[in-house]
Amino acid sequence: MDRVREILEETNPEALNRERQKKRVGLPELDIDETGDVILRFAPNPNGLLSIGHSRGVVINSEFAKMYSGKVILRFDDTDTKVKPPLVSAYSSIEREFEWISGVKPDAVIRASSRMDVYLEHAEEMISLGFCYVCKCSASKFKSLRDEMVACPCRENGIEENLNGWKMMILGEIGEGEGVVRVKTELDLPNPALRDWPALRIQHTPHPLVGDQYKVWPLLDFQSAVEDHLQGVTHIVRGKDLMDSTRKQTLLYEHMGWKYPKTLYWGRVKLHDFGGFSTSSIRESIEKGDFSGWDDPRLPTVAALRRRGYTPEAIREFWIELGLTQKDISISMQTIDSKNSKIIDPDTVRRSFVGDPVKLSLIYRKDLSGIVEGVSMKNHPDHPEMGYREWGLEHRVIYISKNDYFEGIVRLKDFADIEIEGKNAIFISRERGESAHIIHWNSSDNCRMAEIMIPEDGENKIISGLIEDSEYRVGQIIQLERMGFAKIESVSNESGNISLIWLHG
RNA sequence: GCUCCUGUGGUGUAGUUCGGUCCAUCAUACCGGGUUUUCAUCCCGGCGACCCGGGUUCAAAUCCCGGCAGGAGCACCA
Repeated sequence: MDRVREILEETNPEALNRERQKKRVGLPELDIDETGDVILRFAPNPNGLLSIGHSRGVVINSEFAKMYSGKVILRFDDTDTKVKPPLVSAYSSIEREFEWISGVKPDAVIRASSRMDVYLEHAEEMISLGFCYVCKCSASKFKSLRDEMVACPCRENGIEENLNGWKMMILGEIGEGEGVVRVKTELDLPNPALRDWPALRIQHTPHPLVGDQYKVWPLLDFQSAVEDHLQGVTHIVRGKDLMDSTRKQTLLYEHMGWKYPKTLYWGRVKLHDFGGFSTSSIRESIEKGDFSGWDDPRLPTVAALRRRGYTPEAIREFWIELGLTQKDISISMQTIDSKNSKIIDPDTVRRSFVGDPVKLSLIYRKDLSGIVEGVSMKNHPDHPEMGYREWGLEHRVIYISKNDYFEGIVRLKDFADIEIEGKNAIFISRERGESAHIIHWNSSDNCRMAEIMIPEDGENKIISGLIEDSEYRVGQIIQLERMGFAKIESVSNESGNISLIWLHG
């Protein structure tokens, strides 16, 4: 080691002063040009609400915008009316979800379907300039020609002829699948996917927002390319499955003399806790009735996380920590849960929920005088300033969970040691004995019916029981002692009964 | 098959640009201990990794070559 030090002193003295490696925190630096502008976009397809995977895009893009005081655009890429038809309710839902996750409003919201005239004009211009041509070959015929690096017959048509074909497409005189606009590229490109790639195709299926006024719709690679340029997007952050998209678009930008944004990629993400899923498959399952809706707690959607009580901060921290690697990763919800616990624990009150209750009579031995009228306990063990809750014990009836029931001595938390014999709980002492196991409980004086929904093994299990009385409000997150965190979903006006939904341990 | 991307502990991640106190960072998980009248939170300790093989060099996680493994794209989807 000293020998190394000597060598370093001679040859590379700076290395000695180098800081010991540290974990970089936060997102990496962006490559910024002279203007210093940072304009990003998050571009989901509104064929469904956002999944957990999408939330990565929201977080990364909005955080970069925050870091550089830049802008982030929310763009709905809704130009497929057929394979992935837009879900009308998704537009506003996604906008709200974006705000909820990022904590900021998008600087602009754009719907591709409302920008059709712009795309169509650009397409016509590009045909006029000879960069694009109308191809009437079938998809399979084109594919085989492409694989052989052979130009299709349509490629040789003159601009006038292309313009004619284009007009026919626009007018709806050409059927679906019978014509497409292609961008000219070198035909000997090593990557066959890029050769004369398709930019616009015919769709006669009406769009739920703009109806059937357009017969020709741009494909993602074209629509996104034009829109990114028009909006002055400086950085694109996308999944690496879209690498070929970058390459196609770059080819188009070269034709137009535009400058392509800097592009960053992330790899595929799999959640350990959920099987494979896609927006389309989730939508299908919901429509089939397999799930109650986008916020069904079994679903890996943003709506479900929000419903269950996850904080957007936890989601943001999580994705920021993962950063932007191109590795395909498999992650566990435990990591998010852990972050969420740390965030919510300090100001979450403790409450007692007894599931599958067993009713016990509290018996005092005749020779013991110390009858207890009530107990008092903290709302939060570490924060007495959060107040106390007071329980009465006049009726001398208590409940414990069936899981905790056994004949013998146990400690009722914050109250007393008791001995259970049959249906009786015989008071021993308020002092805590040596080995008495602590369990939670409720007093019949102040508890009410409650049920909690827990997603488990693909179904939403309902556990009925009793929760201590308190001022509960819908949306409140509480910690059920010895169970975990849960959110209040509803409080019945008549009975006061509570419905909870499970968050995490 | 073609094109491309990626390989650091169980899971993620820092470090790789420009080789050097790197016997490798941090988080999470796990194990052990402490605090606590919750199985929560908190605190302490531990565990555990540079895909493989060559090469260059005084020195390689880092540079070069060759393997291998995993993933993605090859849609008139996004």
